[in-house]
Amino acid sequence: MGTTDTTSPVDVQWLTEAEQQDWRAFRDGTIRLFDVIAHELDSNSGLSPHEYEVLVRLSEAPARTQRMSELADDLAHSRSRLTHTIRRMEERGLVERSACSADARGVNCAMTELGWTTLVAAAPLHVQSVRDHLVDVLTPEQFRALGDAMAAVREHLVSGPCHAATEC
Amino acid sequence: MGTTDTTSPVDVQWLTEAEQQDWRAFRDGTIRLFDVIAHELDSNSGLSPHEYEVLVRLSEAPARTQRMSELADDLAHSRSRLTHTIRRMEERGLVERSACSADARGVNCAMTELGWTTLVAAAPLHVQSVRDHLVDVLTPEQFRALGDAMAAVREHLVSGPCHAATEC
DNA sequence: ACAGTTTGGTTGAGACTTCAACGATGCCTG
DNA sequence: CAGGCATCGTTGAAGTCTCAACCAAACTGT
Repeated sequence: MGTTDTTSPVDVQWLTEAEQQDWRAFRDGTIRLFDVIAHELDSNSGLSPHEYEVLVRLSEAPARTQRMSELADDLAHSRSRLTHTIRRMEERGLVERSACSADARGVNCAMTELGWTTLVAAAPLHVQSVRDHLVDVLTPEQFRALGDAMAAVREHLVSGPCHAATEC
Repeated sequence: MGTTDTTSPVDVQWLTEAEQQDWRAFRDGTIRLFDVIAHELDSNSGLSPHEYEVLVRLSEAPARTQRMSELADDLAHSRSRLTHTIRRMEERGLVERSACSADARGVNCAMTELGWTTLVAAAPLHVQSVRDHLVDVLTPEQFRALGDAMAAVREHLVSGPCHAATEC
């Protein structure tokens, strides 16, 4: 290689010791938290967090029905992933797919009665789980700050840097 | 079924509207954040976040070597998962396994030179990624609060509620 | 010493995710 | 209305994680 290597000795703004600790605490704590909550949700209801979220979104939608693509965008899932997830949930009778009258390409996904009762049964235990391991561990101010911070991060990701397939 | 259904109408402490917003912001924001960072890390270095973490831990260990079980505990991975991950990394020449002299059951995992250079190459870009999407999006106070909060959550999970396979 | 238990690590099967390729419909412009 | 392009959703293969079963070595108490 030449004399002035322009690609390598990147002039990075490293993290300070304190920042590093905060970042690691955030990463580790979050991962472990999601792990526990996922595990409890699964053993209480047989649902994965993703499936639970699908049911929640559907429960809030008019006629408990939503287009696949909307669902995918809301959940920040790839379409492929959603298709697989919904197929499995359909096999278990939690949701049903049907053609979309407005757009022949589209597919509507509706919650079944079983899906509803499953969600209703799962929700209280899940909420308790979130309380036990997160909300009640923190002071109200801490929890509030957590929500605010991550809302800002989410906002920055969604709108900010030409996310994924958008031209700047 | 009988008259007084004892199993169902659980007396749950539901989340308030505000709590729910904070929880959702935290969940969604975190998931999207990890997604982006993972994607950038992978496209910059071909490493997954898990693999990157393995290399970081090894780089900090004496002789850049650590026992499999320690590694698994540190990373909050199942032993099985770690075995799979390390096997793949070994095939790529990033780490090496060897018998543990002190404990014939044990296996030592050491970072290779390639592992080291891979980590060194990946680190600056990864740090920048974390800055871009998290640290620099927040005020120093917000970031600090985030770290503190999740440190408390982690502490509560690790030490608190007879985690997993420990009797209370 | 020795059965019983615990710990360290691996394995294989099954479930889930990712990624690239695809078919089909809708939109847009000449 | 035809051709080109974007969007909707599905599919299959390959990679990764989970879970239960397993072997081997190390403690434990007798």
